[in-house]
Amino acid sequence: MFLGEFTHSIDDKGRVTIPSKFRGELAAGLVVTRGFDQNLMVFPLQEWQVLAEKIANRPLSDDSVRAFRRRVFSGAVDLEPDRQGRIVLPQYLREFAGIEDEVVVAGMFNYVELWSRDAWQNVRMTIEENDDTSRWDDLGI
Amino acid sequence: MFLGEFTHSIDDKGRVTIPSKFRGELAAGLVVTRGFDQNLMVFPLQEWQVLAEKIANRPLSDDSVRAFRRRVFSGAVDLEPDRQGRIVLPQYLREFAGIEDEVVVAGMFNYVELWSRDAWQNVRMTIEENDDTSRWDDLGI
DNA sequence: CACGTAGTGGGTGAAAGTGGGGTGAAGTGG
DNA sequence: CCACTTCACCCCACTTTCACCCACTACGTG
Repeated sequence: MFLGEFTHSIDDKGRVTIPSKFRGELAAGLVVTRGFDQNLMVFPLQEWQVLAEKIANRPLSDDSVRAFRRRVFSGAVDLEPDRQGRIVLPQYLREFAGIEDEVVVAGMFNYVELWSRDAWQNVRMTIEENDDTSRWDDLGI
Repeated sequence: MFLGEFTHSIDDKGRVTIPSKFRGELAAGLVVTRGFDQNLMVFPLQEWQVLAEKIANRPLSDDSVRAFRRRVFSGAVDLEPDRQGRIVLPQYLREFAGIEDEVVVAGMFNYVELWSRDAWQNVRMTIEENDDTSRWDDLGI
């Protein structure tokens, strides 16, 4: 269960430290890929497997399916944290998310998002300003 | 599981180095053929077998099926990597994909795509700009 | 105040990518 | 059928990058 927000630095080699709270669930292996907006998504290997099979089973004849596959699969890397609990983000993923020297690691329950510090600021502002109460209604709270 | 994107050079002899992460799954043999867009598809021998049978089972009476068969089968070559983990791309396949001196190798989970550097740039731009969010809906996220 | 843990930074050896040269087999033409 | 050319494969050597290991700092806790 991934919860909380952490700001970590990224060094010259592209290494990011995984928050220690998340390490246990990611120790067995993880996959990073392009997310919805300008962010990266991190999945534990098991979660990823399920997701990937679903995508792989879609018909290649469809243009938009091919585009989607390319977005997700070519952008993905499977990694294992080193002894210090760090992973190396490939440069093309850093570029995609606009990550330069500081990364925000945000828990999303069953996966994790990575943001550049600036992009995260914006997202956070919108979150805090617009509290969409109807979303709570859906849950019966 | 083929994931990630790699840019490799192609030498005068038409040799392309397979990314080391992919070698294990391709060591037993592989098939290269024309892809859907301006790219080449690389399948591990096993995957190819399944795919080929499916195509072969389509009715020959259909014009478009015949055209498709010619495109896929006549364009296909089965190769084995050399000891350095390289394969030689026939010239007609290089021409088809517009590959000259740099190749992008992109993992697509159960197969691999080869692109010329320029063509890949374009594809990448489009997929990064237009995120078809409905595709995610299909997956139950 | 001492200790442990989390986060950060640097160095070094192995492996991956690249290029060239030599040898054997296959194809071509006389 | 033989000689020649060409191409493919294999081996060797070089460069560079990356993954691993070690060391340091900061912070929180007992």
